[in-house]
This record gives sequence, C-alpha cells and structure tokens, in this order.
Amino acid sequence: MPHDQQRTRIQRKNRQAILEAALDVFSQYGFRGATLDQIAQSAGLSKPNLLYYFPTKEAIHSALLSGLLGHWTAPLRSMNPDGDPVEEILTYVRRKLEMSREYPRESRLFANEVLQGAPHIGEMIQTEMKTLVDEKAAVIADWADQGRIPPLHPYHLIFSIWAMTQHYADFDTQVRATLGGADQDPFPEAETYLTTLFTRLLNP
Amino acid sequence: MPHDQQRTRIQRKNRQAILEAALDVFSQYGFRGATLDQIAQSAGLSKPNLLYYFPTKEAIHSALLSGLLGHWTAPLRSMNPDGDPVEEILTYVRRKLEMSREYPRESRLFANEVLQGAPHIGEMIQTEMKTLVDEKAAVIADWADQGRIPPLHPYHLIFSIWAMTQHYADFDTQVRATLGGADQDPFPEAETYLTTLFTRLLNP
DNA sequence: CGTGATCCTGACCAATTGGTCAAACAAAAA
DNA sequence: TTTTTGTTTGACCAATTGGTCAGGATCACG
Repeated sequence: MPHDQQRTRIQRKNRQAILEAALDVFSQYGFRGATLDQIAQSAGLSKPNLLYYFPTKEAIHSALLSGLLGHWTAPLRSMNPDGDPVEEILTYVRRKLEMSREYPRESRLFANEVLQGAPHIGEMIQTEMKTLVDEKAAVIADWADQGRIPPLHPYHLIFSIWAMTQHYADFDTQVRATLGGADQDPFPEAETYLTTLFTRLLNP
Repeated sequence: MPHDQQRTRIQRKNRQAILEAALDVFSQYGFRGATLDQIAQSAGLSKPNLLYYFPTKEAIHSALLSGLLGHWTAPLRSMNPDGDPVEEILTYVRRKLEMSREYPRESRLFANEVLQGAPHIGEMIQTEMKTLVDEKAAVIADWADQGRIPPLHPYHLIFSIWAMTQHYADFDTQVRATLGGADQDPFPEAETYLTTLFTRLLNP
C-alpha cells in the first residue's frame, strides 16, 4: 500500500507526475470529462500503474484539490489586519491576479468543480474556506467601521475580487479572443485596470 | 428529415423539450461530462427518439449555444450610446446581474464552454461577440474622451462587469456556502454592492 | 549474491458511451 | 379507408470507460 505516505524516491516522482498530469486534464475537461487513460498517458505511465498509486479516479481528484486549497487561498490568508487597509486590499488583488496568471490550471480546476456544484469539495468550502473568509470579512468590516475604507459589504467585496481576478484565468480564451491580438498578454492591462478600480473604490 | 425546420406540432414540442433538458445537463456537467441517456431521460424520450430530432450530441449542444447567444448578449446590445453614461452602464450591470439570477443555467453553459477553451463557439466569440464588444467599447471610450466618465480601459471595464455578475450564477454554490445561511438569496445584496461599486467608480 | 518488498505490465472485465437500423406505430392526407 | 408521411421503439453495435488481477520486472538491503 503506497497510499499512506510517500516513502520511496520512485513513489514521490510518480505521484508528482500523476498529479501534474491530472491537473492538466481535470482543469481542461472537468471531473467527468477527464479520463484515466488521458491522465496516465500525460503522466507517462500505464493505466494500471497509475492505479497502483491512486486507488480511484476520485482519489486523484481529491488529492489534487485538497493539496491545492492551501496554496490557492494563501493571498487572502496573508492579508494583514494591522496593515494599511487600502494597501492590504490592493496587494491582495494584485497577488490574486498574479495567481491567475501563474496558475491558470489551478483556477480552472476549482472553477470546474464549483460550477458543477462543488460535489467533491463542498465540505471544504463550508468549513476551511468559510472560516477564512469569515475572518477576513470581519477584518474588512472593522476597517469600514473605523472609517478607513468606505462601508462596502465585506463578503461581496471579496467575491468581486475573486470574480475579477479569476476571470482572467478561467475565461482566458474569451478575453484573448475579444481583445483581438491573440498573442497579446492581457494581464498588464488587467493589473492597471484593477488597481485603478479598487483605488477609486476604496479611497474616499 | 426533421432537421431543416420545425414543421409539425410534435416536432416543435419535442425539440423544445430536448433543448430544455440539454440545458440542464450540459450546464451542470459540461459537454464531455453530459450523456445522451441523461438528456433523453430528462426530456422524457428514448435515446433513439432523441437522435431522431438531433443527429448527434454535438448538434444539440450547438443548437443550444447558438440559440442562446443572442439572448445572452441582449443587455450589452441594448446599451444606448446616446443615454447618460453612468446610467447606461449601471443599467447594463443590473440587467446582467438579473440574467445571472434568472438564467443561471445559461450562464453555466457558457462558462463550461469557455473554460474548456471554447472549442464549439470559439468562432462565434471571435466574430459576433467580438464585433459587439468592439462596438460598445468604442462607445465607452467616447464617453471617457468626452470626460463624462473617468478614463477606464473599456474592454476591461466590460470584462469586470461580466466577471462580477456571472460570478453569482457560475459560483452560486460557493457564494451561498460562504455566506452561511444557505437559504438566503445573495442577489439583493449583490445588486446593492455592484451599484455602489460602479457608482463610485464612474462618478468623478 | 539473494531475497523480500516495491514497481510495472498485458490481458481482461463489466458497464457505459454515442450512435444505427429495421420494423412497428401513430397521424394526417387522399 | 387506404396510403403516405411522420414518430417511436427494442435490439443491437463498436468503442471507451473505470477498474482488476496474476505474474513478471526491478529495486533496496542484508
């Protein structure tokens, strides 16, 4: 049973390759649309060998999602209650946008999952995720109460940051197609735009 | 061949039922994740009978998407160049949010499609969609040139409206789970928040 | 070296997939 | 009432799906 912990060198390498391949495939086709053959081929393994490392398709998916959740929520987690409100929020926006540029597959993986009603991570959202958001929303509410930022609904403020930043990863195809010059990188302009938007929104 | 036009009463009824069922299934599972059996059952037809009305799975999907595109872009299309800029944009935002509330399945259908690289409607995006956005972005740019709204990047302004409004349809599960009271309707608060956001953003 | 644990494979399986087809059935036209 | 047209079905198909299993290959270690 290699599933308890990553012991050997080979196990580490292959589990890593599988998760990498699975990220590719799941993020592009969703859970039901992805196939084990695709993942196995992309990882350079045979299908039975793949199933030697993970017992089921769901196990791969779960391992991916739970392993990524911490990384994905890091920018929000590092928002500092003692910092300058506008600066903290702007930094959060920029770091979140940077995540969309650097890790678009991760963004699409979560998007696919949530789109389908979050059947595999619904629990995680209701616990870990909600706890984090509750905490940070309280911080934002405090800032608003102190008059340091305008009185905006803290949860919807967070939602709008998620929406706008993840949009550039999840809907990359549409963004690029709409902007025309397909080779053009939309992210620099996006950062400028979002900085302007939140600066105007948060300063009195 | 019933595929040229909807002739008989039965054809109209069944084609309608199929598209309705397909919207349910495709929007929840994506193209590859959806099955003909699911759609047939949801439409109350046998699978061969379903394939009597549409030759392939792709045909159903295409019919759905192309039939919906016009409806989906209506709010942007009706943005009036001769109206008051702030009011026009705010109305657009509100109508778009209303679409997310009234037609979440349609939103998720497009989201699924674009997430996977828009393999079936990439062409439509590059032509019809882009033309519309180009036109309306020009209107917004004019408004900015005339000093009637701040100088914001028109395309990214439109993207941000898409992102924030569609977020409430596409990520409904996450929004409700995060807000806690699962039975609570997030849309009224969302409308208030978005109105505030764009009012602050667009007024000098 | 040898031996036990780990790693890998080809052959296989039942279930499901999108799709076909001939024949039966129903509706409408004659 | 025929005849024609339109509609529905059960049986079927090849391909693909997630997953199993016995045995072979390879590794680490004494």
